[in-house]
Amino acid sequence: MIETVREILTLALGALGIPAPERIEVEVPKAESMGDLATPLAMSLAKTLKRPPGKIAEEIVSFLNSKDIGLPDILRLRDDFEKIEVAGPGFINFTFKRESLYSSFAGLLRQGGASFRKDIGKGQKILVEFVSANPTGPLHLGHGRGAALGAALSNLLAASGFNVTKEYYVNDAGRQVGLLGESVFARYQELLGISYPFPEEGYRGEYVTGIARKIMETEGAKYKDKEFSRHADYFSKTACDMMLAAIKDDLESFGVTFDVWQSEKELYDKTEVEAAIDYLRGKGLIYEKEGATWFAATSFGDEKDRVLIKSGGQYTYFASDVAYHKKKADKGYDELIDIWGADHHGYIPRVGAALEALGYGKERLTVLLVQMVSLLRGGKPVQMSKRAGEFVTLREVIEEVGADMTKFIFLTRKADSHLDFDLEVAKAASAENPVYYVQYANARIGSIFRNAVQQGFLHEEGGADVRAALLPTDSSPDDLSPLAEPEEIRLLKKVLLYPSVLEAAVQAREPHRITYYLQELAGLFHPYYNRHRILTDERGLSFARLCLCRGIALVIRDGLRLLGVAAPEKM
RNA sequence: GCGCCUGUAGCUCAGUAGGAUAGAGCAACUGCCUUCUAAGCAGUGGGUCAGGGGUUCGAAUCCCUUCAGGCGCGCCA
Repeated sequence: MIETVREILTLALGALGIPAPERIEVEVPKAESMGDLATPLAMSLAKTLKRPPGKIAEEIVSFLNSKDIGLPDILRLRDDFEKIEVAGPGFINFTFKRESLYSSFAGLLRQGGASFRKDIGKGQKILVEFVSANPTGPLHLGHGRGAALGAALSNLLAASGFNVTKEYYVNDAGRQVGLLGESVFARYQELLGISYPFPEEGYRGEYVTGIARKIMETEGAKYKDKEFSRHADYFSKTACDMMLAAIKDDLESFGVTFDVWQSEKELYDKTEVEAAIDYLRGKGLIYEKEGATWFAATSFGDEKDRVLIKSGGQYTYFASDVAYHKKKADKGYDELIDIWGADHHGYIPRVGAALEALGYGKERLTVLLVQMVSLLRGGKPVQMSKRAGEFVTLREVIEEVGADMTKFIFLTRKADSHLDFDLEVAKAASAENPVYYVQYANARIGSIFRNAVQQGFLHEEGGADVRAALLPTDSSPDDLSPLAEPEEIRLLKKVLLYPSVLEAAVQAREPHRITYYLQELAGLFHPYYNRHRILTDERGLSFARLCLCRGIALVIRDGLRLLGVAAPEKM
């Protein structure tokens, strides 16, 4: 729909000799009296043309409305519209003919989900890295937010013609993992009745004792009263492996999967970190100062130079991150999307600088920041302190309020705003929650179709997807002409707008737009359902309404799938 | 002190690349299940878009500034 308007405007501007802007803005007007779609084009042109917007709009509109343009392309497109008129300060409002809506909708039914897809990515390779929580403890709610966003965004990108890889960066090297190992070691000794000083900054969560217990079960008292330093590798690696397995398990329960698990340790083992530093050294961007090795990040817009190798000889976290981003870029991805907690935002300039220095350009990096999640219970903040080991895990939340609902709540906010997640509210409101509102629309349609078969409106032809199996694939515009109620026209238009919503969501990298759209669509369907019967005595009407319902369900199921939320047929 | 994010209805949040009369859900109140699923529907009330300046035909949206909250500013990860 939006494309048609853009196209005809572009052609008109061309014919009138008016220079077209790069992007013609088309929007859904606030009130239905203003038509189906509108463009403020004339008003934005007023500046450059130095003419009143009303005049410009008038010129475009009268051109489009003249019968003898003699331009077949315009006439063909013009035929879709009931009217095109100037309104307000210079808006051009477009109203579609019913027939045109019917025929577009029939096309959507015929092509099914394929018609939602626009090839925006054109095969571009995108790597989406998200979650990437340290394997030193279970995932908490903040990680869940990143997981929901990353998964939904990846689905959305993949559905829009991008070649997407989902990756989790595992920080399995360095001090934190050592600390985890020693914490486990300490608990292990305790379990065997030996007192061992718990590391100052160790991990105090109960899961640490759990890991120690498992080691005790498999290895017995083998390490009893031994020196940690001699068994550090074993404890660290084992603990890290077990944590990672638990994290994968949590993510699976959350319905989030990854294509690649990139180990940080491997970057060291394969000397990729050294290689990255050498590469920069070769470009003269590395220098030694006060015993440390520095990267000249200021040359690329960072506010200070950054240490890669400490004076003590250890690599910094940043060093492996440079190598990691080099590796990602080397693989030929056109875009690297990193989803980080907002507390890492200060890190963006230095990673950008690194990519720039590596010859890839910082534009290749897109960092999406996910703001903090404040966990509440009945309006009171739940303390989350890793140090004290008190925090509510993602798993606990999933078990308490459900994965679908948790995801939907995350995806109903834009990433870059703080989020209060109240467990009591999420649970208490569970019967009237937005996610159910959307799912329920689909389930109701499922029920209608089951009834339609039972009552002989349609013949069942088998298959799990009742709707796909029942309706003829050659639905023609004529089948839809009985749809004349205002609610029905509204629904037709809303469904037809879905591809544009996806496009906008992809371009803005904002899956939450889908969430809102689905709520709006369901918000049109429920009242319609309540007011009008789908299965009536009139066969033609019933069939048309079934077609409408099928289109709605197709869109809802597609949208929910992209969000990673289930779309049950029955509720 | 510097930087980033946020501030919209009682609460939680949308507001689509500056556009027409600022929206939704929850909460509150009033009705609706012998008809395809009441996880639903119909109706009512609710706003200094944090404050102040500016840019222009037009600002919740862009710029400046003040205030409030959050997060960063390491040879931590």
